[in-house]
Amino acid sequence: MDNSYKHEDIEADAQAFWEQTGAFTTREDADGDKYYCLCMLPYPSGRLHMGHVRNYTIGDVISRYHRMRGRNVLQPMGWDAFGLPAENAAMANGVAPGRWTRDNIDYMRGQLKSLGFAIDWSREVATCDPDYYRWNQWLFLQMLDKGLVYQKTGTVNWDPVDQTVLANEQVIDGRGWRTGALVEKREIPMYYMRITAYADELLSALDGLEGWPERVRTMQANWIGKSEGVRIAFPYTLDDRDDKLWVFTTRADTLMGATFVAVAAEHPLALRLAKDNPDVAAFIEKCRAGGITEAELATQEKEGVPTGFHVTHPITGDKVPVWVGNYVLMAYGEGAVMGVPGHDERDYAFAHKYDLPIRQVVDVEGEHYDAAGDWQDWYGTKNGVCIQSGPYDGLGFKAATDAIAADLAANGCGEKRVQYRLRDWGISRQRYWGCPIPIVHCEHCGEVPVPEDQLPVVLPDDLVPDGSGNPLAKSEAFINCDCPRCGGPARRETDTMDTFVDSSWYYMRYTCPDSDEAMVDARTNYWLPVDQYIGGIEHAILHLLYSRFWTRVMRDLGLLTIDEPFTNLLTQGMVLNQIYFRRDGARITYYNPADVELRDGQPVLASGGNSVEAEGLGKMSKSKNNGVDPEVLVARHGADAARLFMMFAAPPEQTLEWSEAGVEGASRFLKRLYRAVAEHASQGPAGAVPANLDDAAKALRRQTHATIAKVDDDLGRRYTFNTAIAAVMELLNAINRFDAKDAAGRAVVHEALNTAVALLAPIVPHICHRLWRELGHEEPAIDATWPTADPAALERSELEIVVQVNGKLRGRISVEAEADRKAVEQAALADDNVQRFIDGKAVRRVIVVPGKLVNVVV
RNA sequence: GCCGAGGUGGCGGAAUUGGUAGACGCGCUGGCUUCAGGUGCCAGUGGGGGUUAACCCCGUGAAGGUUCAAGUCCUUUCCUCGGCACCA
Repeated sequence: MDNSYKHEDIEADAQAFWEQTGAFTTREDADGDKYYCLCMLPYPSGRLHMGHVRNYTIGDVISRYHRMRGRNVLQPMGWDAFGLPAENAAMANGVAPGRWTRDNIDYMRGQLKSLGFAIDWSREVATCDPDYYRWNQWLFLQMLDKGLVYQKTGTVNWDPVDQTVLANEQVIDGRGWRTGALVEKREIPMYYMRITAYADELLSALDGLEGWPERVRTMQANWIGKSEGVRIAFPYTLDDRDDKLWVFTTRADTLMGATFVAVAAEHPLALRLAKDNPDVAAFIEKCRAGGITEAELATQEKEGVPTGFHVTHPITGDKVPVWVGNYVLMAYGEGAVMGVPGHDERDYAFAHKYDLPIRQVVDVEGEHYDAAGDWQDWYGTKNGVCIQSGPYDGLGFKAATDAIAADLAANGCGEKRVQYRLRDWGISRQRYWGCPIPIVHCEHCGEVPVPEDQLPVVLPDDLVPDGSGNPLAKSEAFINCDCPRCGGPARRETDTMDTFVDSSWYYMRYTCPDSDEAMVDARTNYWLPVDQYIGGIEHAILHLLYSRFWTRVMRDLGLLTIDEPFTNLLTQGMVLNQIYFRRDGARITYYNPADVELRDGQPVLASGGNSVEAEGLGKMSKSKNNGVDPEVLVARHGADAARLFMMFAAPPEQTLEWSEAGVEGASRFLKRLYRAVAEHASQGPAGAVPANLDDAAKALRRQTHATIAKVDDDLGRRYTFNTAIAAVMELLNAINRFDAKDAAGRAVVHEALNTAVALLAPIVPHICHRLWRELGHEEPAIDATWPTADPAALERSELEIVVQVNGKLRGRISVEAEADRKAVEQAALADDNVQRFIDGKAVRRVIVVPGKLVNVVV
């Protein structure tokens, strides 16, 4: 065996072996214990980035671990191939998005193979393939038929110069990214998926997702945002018609303190009142400026305008002024709120600004509203009792809400109502590179669904967008068609679907990528649900919620037997790196950290020596030029070193800080491991471990088996790969320290090395493929059996116990493993250093934690 | 603004159920090997004190609290990061 570690040869050799033996191909096996390990599919941007490498390394480690545990493992891969970047690249380079995307896929597939991921490539799926997206269209039509898809208007960002809808990402500081024009809101018709029909189930089922991180479940629960409240009507008469202005509130108990009503700028009443009131019209116009994101709406200064119009308080009969407020969201509740400045922070700020009356109607333990106007801690609490509320005085939150709801119901002005923050999912995108929405517009028949036998509606993949409008709308060949209903000339819908539609079910298609008869088949029910899903925390809400919704829709259509798509979820942290830049006038140039070195603690360019400024740590990105190219990394250090570093530097859920020195450290460890096995193997075969061992051999054997138990727990249960690797490093350190002076010693070392290689095989599969063979095994490491810890090897006759006095560490004692509480206590009190600290003081209490510590309280 | 997460040595991190703070690695210091080193090996490495030994004091963003015992639990607070529905 060659004594030096050459990653190029070892990795090429292992990858060729896996390829030739078809080692990653998976089949359905009715008897097997199936394990579906899924990583979020990449967008084919051109090259892998470190976030991908981290994601897929985690998935590969888990996959290979479960395979060694004897499970039938599926680990597939595909491409989230529709989306905006392909259109941007097309504009920049004049290449059609289809060509660009497919070239990228080919390149990135090669990169994934070079990292040694055990992916079953025979199941590869690309969402831009008509054989894939036809089923998006098919399910869309099924949902349309069931009323789960419907049309209504939605708000979009509008660039008035390019006459184009902009994505939120394309709006920078309120202006279009290409034109610099101030962005406006615009209402257009869109298709929606009725996710709110499943709101309650999506919420309550979160309790059963025990394999999901608590924080993700909490985020989803808050996103769905179930609140129980009351829908209240404020009657009015306008245009000789009696009508009601409905608001939703979770604090009906404060209704008697309502001193105004505010409606959203898009509210029908606001639009009607604007006709008679130029101020209101001007304010609504002003609200049209700016973007549509919630963050933007929620951070802008609260502003409003009085309409001069009044509605009637449903209990007191008082006149209540109607305002239009920019802080009222049309998309939530009724698009109108009652203003209770005495008990709501936002209402208070609004009332204070516009001199509206403030009434306190709930008293919290005698605290009263502070006239100076500072925010009060008890805002929002439901612990007070009503005051100055007529018949409701003295009632608590629940009693007051019930009484008021009952009175409102009696006069037709209200009812209890469960409200969700979750909104229906608008899927229409005014973009080219996406799945066409299968609808035809006919002058006679209106909106006509494309019949199933005419699917897929194929997207032309050779158009080049120019930045203004959707190129599909200019493609006569695409648009013109016959109406499926009347046969007359008609026009195709040019909107495409949100790419979240594509990614809501791709994991199902991996199970049956060749099925041209149906969207999914029996194989889908074999593999699903996904046992382990791994991806970025940034997908914690939208993608995962849409997938949970989509799964339920398919279940209710009889296509699936499961409720939840992902049993266990692991959300990985981002990969960070230093950011360096130089300022040249107004221009900032970013320099890659690989080109920067520290001289006397100052960052300078390695070539030239010009000093640069450090911005600190940030997510690896093109714009900050702080990425590390996985390809360069693999060429220099090998895939195993890259994988080892990524898994060792931080636990998977945390951010990972890139470190070139850390990769070198990982590489050094692999060399030490390689050398240890090579030296051991060079001395010929080792025998079986004998029954009688000296203390040193027994200790090494104990550590070997303790390491098995530790690594198994870390990989299988805790997903703390960093501590698993640390434990194997400690084992290797112990092996190197151990002096194998006889056959028994060599046998114990052989067992230890075998264990180290087997435990590392999921993490660094290439080097372990080679070393496993060198250790004399016939079967390849990928199919090796996962080691099990021998309880007999773990037994100890003596234990070390820590002794504290008043909680401070004062000594260590060694006791028999079977020693009883009394004996441990006596040994602890007998310790010299312990005696010094209890000398002359009365021992008040002695706490004994068996096998761990003794605390003497004096 | 709202929702979620995180702050531990010079650095990445460990401490799994409230029970030895700093495992493992990086970096640094000293030594050995080498013609040489961006090699390998050995030793040391939280801060302060100490007869440089034993050992003692301090120490997990900040301030309080609970407990025999707190990085871990509670309250308040500061900072950093992720998401906010058309980026994927």
